[in-house]
Amino acid sequence: MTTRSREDVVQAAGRLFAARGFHGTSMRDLGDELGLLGSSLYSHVDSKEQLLIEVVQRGAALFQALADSVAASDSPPEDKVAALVRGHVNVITSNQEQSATFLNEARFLPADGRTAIVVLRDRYEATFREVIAAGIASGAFREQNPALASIMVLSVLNALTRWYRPTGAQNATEIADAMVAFVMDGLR
Amino acid sequence: MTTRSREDVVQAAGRLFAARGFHGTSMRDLGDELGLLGSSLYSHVDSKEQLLIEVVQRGAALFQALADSVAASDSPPEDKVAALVRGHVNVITSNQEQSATFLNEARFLPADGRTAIVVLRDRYEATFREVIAAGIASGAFREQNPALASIMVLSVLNALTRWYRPTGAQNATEIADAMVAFVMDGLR
DNA sequence: AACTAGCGAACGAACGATCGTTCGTTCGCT
DNA sequence: AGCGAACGAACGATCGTTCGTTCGCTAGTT
Repeated sequence: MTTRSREDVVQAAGRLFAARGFHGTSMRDLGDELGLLGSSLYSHVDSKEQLLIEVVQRGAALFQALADSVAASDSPPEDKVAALVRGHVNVITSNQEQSATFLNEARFLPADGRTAIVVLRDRYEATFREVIAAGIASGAFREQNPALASIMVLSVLNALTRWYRPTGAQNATEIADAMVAFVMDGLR
Repeated sequence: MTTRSREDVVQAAGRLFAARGFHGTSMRDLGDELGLLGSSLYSHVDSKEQLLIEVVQRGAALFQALADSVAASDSPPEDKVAALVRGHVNVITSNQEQSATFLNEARFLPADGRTAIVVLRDRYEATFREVIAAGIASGAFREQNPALASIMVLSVLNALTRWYRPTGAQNATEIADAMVAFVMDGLR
């Protein structure tokens, strides 16, 4: 039994918070997951809330990096939407627990940490909204409410955290292809 | 201060479980919500888990009633999909807390109650899948995987529990219209 | 009209269990 | 010898729940 790093603790927290929820996971549960006592975790972290903050922030950063990279490109809007969809599917399927915790448990953050995360989430959604609005302006997409459209697109993508299993019938690429087709046609 | 009925307790439970999560809500929280002590709730219910079971089952029943009514009609598949979408939006916007608890907290049910709910959920999803498959067979929708398509449609619909606010910019009918358009075009 | 018996609702103290966390001690490596 | 990691007992708080008691209304009797 080798010794545990802070990184191990954060990853296990992501796993358990995603599977059982923040309030459904005790520090002793988390210790069990690592073969430690709950109290031993405090050699690595300051508090349970800090663990949630760290997992959620890492999740947010993954999506933010995607949005920044796509926004910086000079592709036409419909290609940007496709890139956002494929990138989003990739982030979730490659970091399922972190993504799930970010999307489902962020509401349990303490008030100060939560507002910072809400800003990031809003900024990410704004990227979708602006790219879709550009697509409407260019005529690639039909006339519609960009706010509503971006929410619907993100709904399809975020639900992946709820049903994706690496061993499932479709692999990540097939899922991404289907979602690109569905979303692009949905926006027309 | 009038006396409280069992119904009041179940409704308050739906409200708090949706807002704070099952594990984030204590019986004393629930008592506060009703102006009672936590212990007083046991005049009306047997346990906290029973409350979750009841709220979740009510939510499931709402969706099941919709699926049964649509499946029994003899409209063409594309009309059935539109009816399912409109009905689903109506169920959620008219019963937001119950729907949210059903969709987000069912995983915390005790093992026996959970399997019963999973059956209902699978049956509901099967309705979507079959209607979509019929639409593909009739040529109304393009060739595609009906299982994946139904998950994507339900993703758009279920996310409503996360962002719908009765005081929001769009009312329920406008949201339903936008979702019907998005989904029908997404399926082609 | 006054009184009272009955009963569900609510109280409030208390239960054992578990929560997040602290802290002095011990382990195991370098 | 030094030091981070882990232990394990213990803390006060809170958890779900129990239980004997009290409240407040209603129905029935006088």
